[in-house]
This record gives sequence, C-alpha cells and structure tokens, in this order.
Amino acid sequence: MAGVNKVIIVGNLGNNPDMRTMPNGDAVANISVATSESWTDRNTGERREVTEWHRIVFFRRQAEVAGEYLRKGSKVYVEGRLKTRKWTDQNGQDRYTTEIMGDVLQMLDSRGSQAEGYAPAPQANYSAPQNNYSAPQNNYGSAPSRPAPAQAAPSQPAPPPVDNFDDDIPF
Amino acid sequence: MAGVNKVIIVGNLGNNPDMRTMPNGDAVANISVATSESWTDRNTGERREVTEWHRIVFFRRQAEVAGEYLRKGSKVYVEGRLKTRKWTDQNGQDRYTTEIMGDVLQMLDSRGSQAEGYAPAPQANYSAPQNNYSAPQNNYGSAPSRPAPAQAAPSQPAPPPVDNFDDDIPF
Amino acid sequence: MAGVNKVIIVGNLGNNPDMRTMPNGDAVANISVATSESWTDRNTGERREVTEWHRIVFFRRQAEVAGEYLRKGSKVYVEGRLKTRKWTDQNGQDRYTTEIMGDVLQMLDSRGSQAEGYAPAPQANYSAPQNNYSAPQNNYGSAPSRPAPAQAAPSQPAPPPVDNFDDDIPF
Amino acid sequence: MAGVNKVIIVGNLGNNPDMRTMPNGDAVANISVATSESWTDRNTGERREVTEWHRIVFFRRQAEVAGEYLRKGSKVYVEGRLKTRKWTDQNGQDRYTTEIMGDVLQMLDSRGSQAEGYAPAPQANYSAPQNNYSAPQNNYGSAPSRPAPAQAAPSQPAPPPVDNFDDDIPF
DNA sequence: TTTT
DNA sequence: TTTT
Repeated sequence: MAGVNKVIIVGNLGNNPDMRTMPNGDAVANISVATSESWTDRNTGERREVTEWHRIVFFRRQAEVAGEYLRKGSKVYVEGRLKTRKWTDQNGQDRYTTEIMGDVLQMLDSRGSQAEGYAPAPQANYSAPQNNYSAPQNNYGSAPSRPAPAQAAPSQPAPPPVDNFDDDIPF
Repeated sequence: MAGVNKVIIVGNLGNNPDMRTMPNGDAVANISVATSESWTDRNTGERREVTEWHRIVFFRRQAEVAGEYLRKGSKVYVEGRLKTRKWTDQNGQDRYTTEIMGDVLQMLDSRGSQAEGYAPAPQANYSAPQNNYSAPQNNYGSAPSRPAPAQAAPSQPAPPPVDNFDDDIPF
Repeated sequence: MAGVNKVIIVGNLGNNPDMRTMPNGDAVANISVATSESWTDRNTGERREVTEWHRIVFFRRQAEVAGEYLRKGSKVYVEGRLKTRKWTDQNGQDRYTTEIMGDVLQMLDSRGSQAEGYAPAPQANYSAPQNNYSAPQNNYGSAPSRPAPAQAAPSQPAPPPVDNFDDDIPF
Repeated sequence: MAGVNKVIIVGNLGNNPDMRTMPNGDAVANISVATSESWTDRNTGERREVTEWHRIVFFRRQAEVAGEYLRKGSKVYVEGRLKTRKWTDQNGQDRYTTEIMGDVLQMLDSRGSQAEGYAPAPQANYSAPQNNYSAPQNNYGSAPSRPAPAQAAPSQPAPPPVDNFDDDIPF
C-alpha cells in the first residue's frame, strides 16, 4: 500500500522502563520520553518552555535491550510509528491513546556517564503486580560494544571547504 | 534545550480540511491523514492491512494553502511534531488527544491529476457553526469532485478542535 | 517547487570543528561526523563494522555554537539537506563533493561528560593558514540561555498498557 | 554500534531507472532523483531555484519494483542512508561519490496518473548495448560494467555504478 | 536529467 | 516523570 508513518524522538526517560511479557514470552518495554521546546513569549519577552511526553513501546529484542540498559534519565534516539490504541475506561467509555511503536532504539548516553549513573533497577521495578517482566536468564551479554568514538579522521582527501561565497547561495 | 520531536507523514486526506480562524485572524487548518501498513498474517497466511489516522494542524500561511489546495483524497507529505492536548468531555472528564503540529506541507498530487480532479470544496464545508474560516477572497464554489481513496473517516470520536487560543501557546 | 531533501545524522565528531568566516562576517563551521553500521558476515560469521564519515556545514549562529561547544568526539544530532558542490582540483579537473548543509544542531553529550571532556580548542585550531575563523569579538554570548526548569508533570491518566495480545496484531 | 545515518528524499526521477544485476542474480536499480529549493534573492528580489540531484541505489526486491514501476518523471519517497564510494578515474586518481543506499521506496504517483501515464519502457530501454536489465535471471558474468551514462549528460561525471560485489558489503 |  |  502507500503511506509513511514515521516518528523520530530524541529525549530522556522520565522513569525506568516498564517491562512486561507477551503470552508467547516476548518482552515488551514501555518507556516515557520527554522532549522540550523553548521559545520567547512575544508579549512578555519571557523565556518559556514546554515539555512533551511520548509513550513508546518496544518489543522483543529491543524491549530486552531497553530493560537492561535504559533507566530513568537515560537519553535515547527512537525511531518508530504512530499508533492510536482504543481502550475502555472504568466507566465503560471508549478512550484512545496514541503511542509510538518503536522500530529503532539508540542509547545516547556516553559510556562514561552510563558507567557513572548506571545501577541495576531496584528489584521492585521488576516485581510489580500484573504481568511484569521477569526474564528468566536475564544476562543479555555483557555490554553493547562501544566503538572508540571517532578516533580516526576522515580518510577522504579534503576538498576545499565552503568559503567562496557569492551573494546568491541559497542557505 | 534538548530533544527532537519529529513526525513525517505521507498519506491521503480522509476529508476536506476543517478550516478555522484564530482570534487574531490567522487561519487554522485541521486535516486527517491516513497511512496504512500491510503485512502477511503468520497464522492464516492472509494479507492484512491496518489504516492509521493522523490529526494534523496547520497554522497561518500553511493553513491557508491547505484550505485552498487540499481536498479529501489529496496526497500530502507532512513534517511536524507531536503534541498531546488536554480537553474536557461532556461528562466533565479530562481527555487527551495527540495531534501533529504541522511544520512542513508538501502537496504530492501531480499537476495533471490536480487539474483533472480539482474542484473547489462545497460552500457547506466552510459554513460550519463555530468560528469558521472565511478567508477574504475565496469563493470555494460548487461541486464535490474528489474520489475518496480514503474510504472510511477517522473512527476516533472527534475531540474539540483547537480553537480557544490564549496568547502564549508555543506554536 | 516540490521535493524533500532531508538528512538526519547522529554520530561523533572526528575532529574539532573547522571554523571559517564569510566575507560578511558570518561564521561557518565544517564538522566531520562518523556513523557506523555493524552486521554479521554471512560467510565467516564474523562481526563487521563500517564507518561512514559525513561532512556537515553550519552557518551563522549554529556555526558559532558548533565552534564554541563541539570538540573532537562530541556526539551530535544533525538535521540538514544534501548539497553536491563542484570544485576544481590541482590538476584543473572538476570534482564534486557531497555535503550536508546543517539546519538543526543538537548536542547530545551530557553536562557531566562535557565538563569532563571539555577543553577550549587549542589556539592552533583557529590559526590555520587560509581564511580561518578568527571572529573578532569571539565571546558569542556566555552560555546557552538557561530556561526555567520544567514545571509540573502533565499527568495523563494512564490508560491500560499494551498487554492483551491476540495473534494478529501488526507489530 | 552507534549512530544514525538517514536520508529522506521526495522528488522526481530524471531518467528511467538504470537496471543491473549482481553476480548472484539480485537486481540493482540506480535512480537519479531531483529535489528543488526555491527562495527569493535578497538583492534582486527575484525568485530563484536550485535543483539538487540525488543518486539512489536499490537492491533486490525493491530494485525489481523500481525497474518495473518507476519511469522518468515518476515521483517517489525514498528513505535510505548515505554511503561514499571510492572509485578510480581514467587518470588513475582516487575519486569519491556519495550515494544513497535505498531502504524504503514508495511510489507517489496516483493510481490514475500512473494508469494514464504509464507505459512499459520502450524495448530499446532494456536492450541497450552493455549489461542492461533484461529480466530476473540473466547473463550474470557478462562483465562489462562501465555503462556509458545514457543519452543526456548528467552534469556530474558519472562514476562507475556499484557493480563489483564481494560478499561482505554491508547492505 | 525531473518536477512546480 | 526526564533533561538543559
């Protein structure tokens, strides 16, 4: 068919991931990620900021990675798609919630800050009442291989950088 | 500050744009765009498809463009950002609706198909009760003429559209 | 007009920004950002990785920000557009280089890691031979405006999370 | 691993797809897509426009789809990643060309306009002298792979397309 | 080379 | 609920 439904979020987790398990055993991770936007109020001249919270759901392998490596405060890059889900509230009324079904997950915290800030989530985090994640053999490898951040310089012979400007260049 | 909140949608309008006007006279266009995703069911082997509907809001110049050129069935590329808006339903309960605040609008219908299929939206479309769009020089006359590729309309019960503006809203 | 030309890069700088100045005094920053892709070789089963280097150019205010805050190893989110530039090599031959004209720049290093790793670029960095950056009044503001901390949390009443799965859900 | 390397292009093909075949029989499609940007010249007040051309490569199933459905003038949505490829010119000098490795392909021409405008490319199109696309399983090893870039001269000197595949290429 |  |  046709259509593009794509979301890209970069922001920080407001809480530890909420882990669950599908009937077939697949992991599910729900995370809440904040992005903020700031601007200057036209009238008062004050600086203002709004925070937007995004519900993001990951499945299977990515859910496991989320559960193991993400914590409250973690910074992430997420690529996914919008999905509005119908549910029924306690009054029997139809309600709708829009979530992001995560397709790509990248952790953006540097090794260092992760090492510093990292600590396994408290057991409580995984023992919540209903259907919580309790991955049997929960040692998913040691750590994500972290390449030395850009040691080498670009191999491509440098062309002259942009520096001869006429007045009509469109940027 | 920090954060990326970006949405990219390519799809077709399920209805003519819903046009409104802000107190200061700026145009507001609400459009509903469908994207669909198809896959093969693992169990039955059947081909299945789900359609997702996206509420998108444009302001000012882009709203005017939307109102003038987009019609039910139009194909668009939209870039925007997610925003969850709070409102109160008829029972006095808090409700939330996630919308896309449109930043970029590209019409994807070819000149030809536009020329062929195009006709101004019926007047009725712009004469709804509350606070409707009444752009100075537009005579959106006569005949409905856009084949609905997008069969069904959005199933989600329409929350009140954006129309009570204070001066500090960040868009 | 028609078309979308968009690039999104998240990666690390391979060098300190290369700073220059336009005739009108506007700053120009050239940065080189690495992204890497890894996969498992089908034949050998070995883990392999390739690094791709991206040349990115920023102008004006964003160039100043890049020059002030980015260093070799910095992690960034960049949004921009592709532009292929023609130049002449030392043999008089036409050459072409594809660059990303940066539109959005987000620094992804945490405060902490920045504090640790940060040091003003060596003077040498700004005194290269040809047409280098030497911004007369090089104190571009003190610090990025510090917005008021996020107020209260928008407490959207939690709808039931995804946990009743039938076998046909399309994700 | 780390990094995001993403390109999104919406534009029109400047020529019919250039079809090739990998040694293992997989299809390869090279397309050239234009995007344009327009702005008003600050000095003259004139309306100006620049066109940017993007080389995009698709493999396997998507290449077949491209070969079957895309034609000169077709409008497409493409998602992919940047890759700079090294090659050697006739003087033995190293040269570099940046291409987009296509991951997602969406045709944006309406059914109608496709129906109208569509016609199988002239036979000539598929029977060009050297190594042209001529069905799924054709003469694999017909080595000659330096295609005279067809009729009109692309302004950028055509580098050799991707055609010498070892088994480890990461796409 | 395309499109608007 | 996060971050800067």
